[in-house]
Amino acid sequence: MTSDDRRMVSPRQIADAWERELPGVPTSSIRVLTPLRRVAKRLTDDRRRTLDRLGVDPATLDLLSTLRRAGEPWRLTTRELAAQTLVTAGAISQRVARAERDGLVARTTSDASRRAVAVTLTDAGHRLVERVVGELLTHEETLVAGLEAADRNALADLLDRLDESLG
Amino acid sequence: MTSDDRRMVSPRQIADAWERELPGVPTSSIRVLTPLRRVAKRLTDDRRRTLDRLGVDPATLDLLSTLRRAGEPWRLTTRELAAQTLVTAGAISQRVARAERDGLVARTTSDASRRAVAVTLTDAGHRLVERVVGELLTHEETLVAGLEAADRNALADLLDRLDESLG
DNA sequence: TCGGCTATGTTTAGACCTAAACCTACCGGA
DNA sequence: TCCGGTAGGTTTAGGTCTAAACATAGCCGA
Repeated sequence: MTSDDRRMVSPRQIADAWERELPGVPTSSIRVLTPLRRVAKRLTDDRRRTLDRLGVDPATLDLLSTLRRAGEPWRLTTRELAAQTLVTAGAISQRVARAERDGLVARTTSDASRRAVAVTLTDAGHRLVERVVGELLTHEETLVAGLEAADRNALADLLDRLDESLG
Repeated sequence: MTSDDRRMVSPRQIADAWERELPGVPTSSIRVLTPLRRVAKRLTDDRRRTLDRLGVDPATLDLLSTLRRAGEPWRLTTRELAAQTLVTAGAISQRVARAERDGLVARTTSDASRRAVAVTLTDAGHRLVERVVGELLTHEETLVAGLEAADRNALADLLDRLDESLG
């Protein structure tokens, strides 16, 4: 144990520790996956706190953003919403229910079929998303500013490729 | 709307959509942060399901792993645990309570001071973590296998640097 | 020795998510 | 026309997390 209990353990130290403690376990994934999870956790926490200051929660903003980005008439079915957000249909249903309760979206039956449910932004939903998105994106610019543009591009490419290989 | 509602929208498409819908909002962070969050979500979901098959949950395994990796005598204070896992003290407290209830760890007062709480692996905890870690790491090797070794190294370096710039 | 400050943990309230069960609408063949 | 199968959504049970309020223990200056 070092004297500073608070020092973050590096991915390399984690891999080395496993090789010392359980020789033979494959550790090569650790050096990628550990910093990936760690960065994602920091970003998720930061996003939650930033949005809390702005008066929304991340789940609701994701919903409103997806609708807003879709353009006129700002209407998508729950299935389309689920496809874009990588959460289960049940989670979408709950998100829509919360946002509807708060007057940010409205549920209407889709034109296409009677069982499909379409979700539309209300005026309040429009106002909220338009007030928040610019601030959020402006803030997030600062989060990646620690990397040079070339590094950001390289990182984005590698992540895209990993994403594709996973999905 | 395209005919295939299920197609995943690319980060580039998301950035383009914002520029079309709300011209002027800064979008350069999207190309990095969106695939990062997406990959992290896929990996988290995969880990949860894999561990579910192996009979543990991710939170408990993180706790047991941290203790096991620490080496003899497999004992850390809750503060040391919190420092390594990027989770709040309250979450650590709940994790330890659950693992203690399941007989995987034991709480003892630390030697150093009476208010510090030390957590130790029980025999059952040892058996569980040793049974699971090898399988989990072996499985996770396959998740990053879609990238060449050089790309994995480059990705790990970039993530390390981003992590450092965030923390 | 007293009072306050800091460090450590625990508890509680509230939010969110997944998995799985469930409910309807629709479709297509016999 | 029936009936099974499939697709689209919702509900429920259970689990985890954060933030914030609490509780204690130890420390330190006046």
